[in-house]
Amino acid sequence: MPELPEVQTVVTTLQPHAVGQKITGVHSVRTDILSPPGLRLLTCLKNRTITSIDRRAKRIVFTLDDGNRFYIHLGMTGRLTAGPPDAPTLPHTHLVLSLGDVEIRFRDPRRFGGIFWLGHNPCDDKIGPEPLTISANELLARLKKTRRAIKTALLDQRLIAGIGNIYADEALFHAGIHPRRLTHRLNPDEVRRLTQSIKRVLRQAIKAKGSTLRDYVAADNQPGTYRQYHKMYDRAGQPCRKCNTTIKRIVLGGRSTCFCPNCQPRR
DNA sequence: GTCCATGTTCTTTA
DNA sequence: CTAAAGAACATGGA
Repeated sequence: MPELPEVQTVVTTLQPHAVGQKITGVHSVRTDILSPPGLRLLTCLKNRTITSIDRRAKRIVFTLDDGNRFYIHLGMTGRLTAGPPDAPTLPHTHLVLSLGDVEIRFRDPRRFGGIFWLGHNPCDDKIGPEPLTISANELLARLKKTRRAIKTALLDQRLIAGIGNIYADEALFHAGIHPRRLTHRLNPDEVRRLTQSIKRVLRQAIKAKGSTLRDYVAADNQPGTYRQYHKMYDRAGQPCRKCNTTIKRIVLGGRSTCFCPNCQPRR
């Protein structure tokens, strides 16, 4: 469920409930979603105060008053919500943090997500730059280092971090670039256009509080409304909103990819 | 029963 | 050796 706009929305809706609050209880931890395995979460978190909550790529990073940090990744179906302690505990709830009058709960049926302890280590190892602040020149330099379909490259978190299957398709459509175009063959002008499209699409999605397909909700349990504005994602067989051409679906890097053959020509 | 799903990582192949 | 394609992970909905 979570790409950059969804994760950003979770962070901003969680902050007012959690920042400055002391963790008074740690409950119902399912240990197979902890990294490193065997992490003693109770020892690490009990009686610590949450100093800040930030987003890095698709990661929700918690900083504690002792300087330690950890992050939660929502995987495909993860939800991180804040609510009253007397709310019923739903299935697949793996972690509950008590913060006095609210509880933060992490649910994730498929368990592709998890809780990752950082300690004092940086969160940045091996993941690429933020798409909202990357320069066209940096993206161009990074794309030149590889030869593969641009869609696949946008999903590679080491190349650029935070974009997923929805916003890759939306950004490529906005930039008028065919998803199968090879990275090293894109000219500087096209990469400039793509950089702008990525930022525009992500900013608009953040404004709409993300895209809810099935699972995603913000920390306040509200769904995002950006789905109604999707121009390509999950619209195979439907008419392009710009030119009425039937939207095509292909598989790239094992992921469904929708594009407009007219607006996004092969060359 | 089948296929598909907002993600990442490990394995296999070229 | 590297890069890219493919499989695997676990659950639920259509």
